[in-house]
Amino acid sequence: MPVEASAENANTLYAGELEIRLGEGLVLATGRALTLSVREFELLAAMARRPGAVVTRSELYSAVWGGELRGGDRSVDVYVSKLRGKLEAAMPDRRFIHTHPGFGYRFQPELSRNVHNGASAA
Amino acid sequence: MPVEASAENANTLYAGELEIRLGEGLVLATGRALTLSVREFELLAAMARRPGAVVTRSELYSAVWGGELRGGDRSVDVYVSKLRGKLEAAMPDRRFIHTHPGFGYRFQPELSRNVHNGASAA
DNA sequence: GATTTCCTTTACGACTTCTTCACGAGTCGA
DNA sequence: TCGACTCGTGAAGAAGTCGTAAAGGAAATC
Repeated sequence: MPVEASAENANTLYAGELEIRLGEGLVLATGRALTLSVREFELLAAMARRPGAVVTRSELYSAVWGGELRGGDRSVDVYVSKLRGKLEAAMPDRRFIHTHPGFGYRFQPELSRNVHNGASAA
Repeated sequence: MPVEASAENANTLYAGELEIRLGEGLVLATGRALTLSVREFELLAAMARRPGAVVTRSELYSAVWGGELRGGDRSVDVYVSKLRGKLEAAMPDRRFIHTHPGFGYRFQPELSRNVHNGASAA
């Protein structure tokens, strides 16, 4: 019987080369640990729970911050930006968070299209 | 049955160049013995039992001190600091204890980032 | 009894994170 | 082209977290 396992430990999400351990607040990218803040981690978890779905800012806000999203609040956008930065630093040739203007964000691991530099003039 | 060898082997943790003999309270760094206090040793053991996992301060506190961590108690942080000092003195180019702000600590042997000159970051 | 080591708590500075604001780029319709 | 709207992101100040030295007392050792 696994002694130290708590109830939450069993919950792990996988998305491409990303491993999200919900109980630990730990994300592994290609096996290497990322350092995410609490907000960043919970936002990633909220999106990764519904891969392929377009999730509204309201849903993300209440999942991570709790309560209702007030008009003009850009917290979700700001943290999506931070999260993208860290994910891209760890895995430059993949994209995870896709914007659907007017609707929300969609989480899905995909290969980046224009990562390679210098494909240049067309 | 030959007690000594098998029993000691089962009670020894290895992490990089670190050897932790649980039954003896002995830690070897690159073969040389470290002098750790009881608290330091048990804290190291508690983290090394779950390599790669983020362990909360609450878990570490109850594993080493016993009972519940009370708000404002910084014992875990203080002993993490002491432990880091001794580990770094023995093995300057390795890091074992990684902080995950808002979540806890993660034990995993890794090369330090800025000890070597011109370290290539893979 | 004196000395040393260890443990706990406190304090403060450094660092990180969170929230909000601001500006610019891109999009869409008239 | 113009105006309204959405989105990306850098920056600033506030708030919170973490690293660590140090003080004082307890326990062990001589």
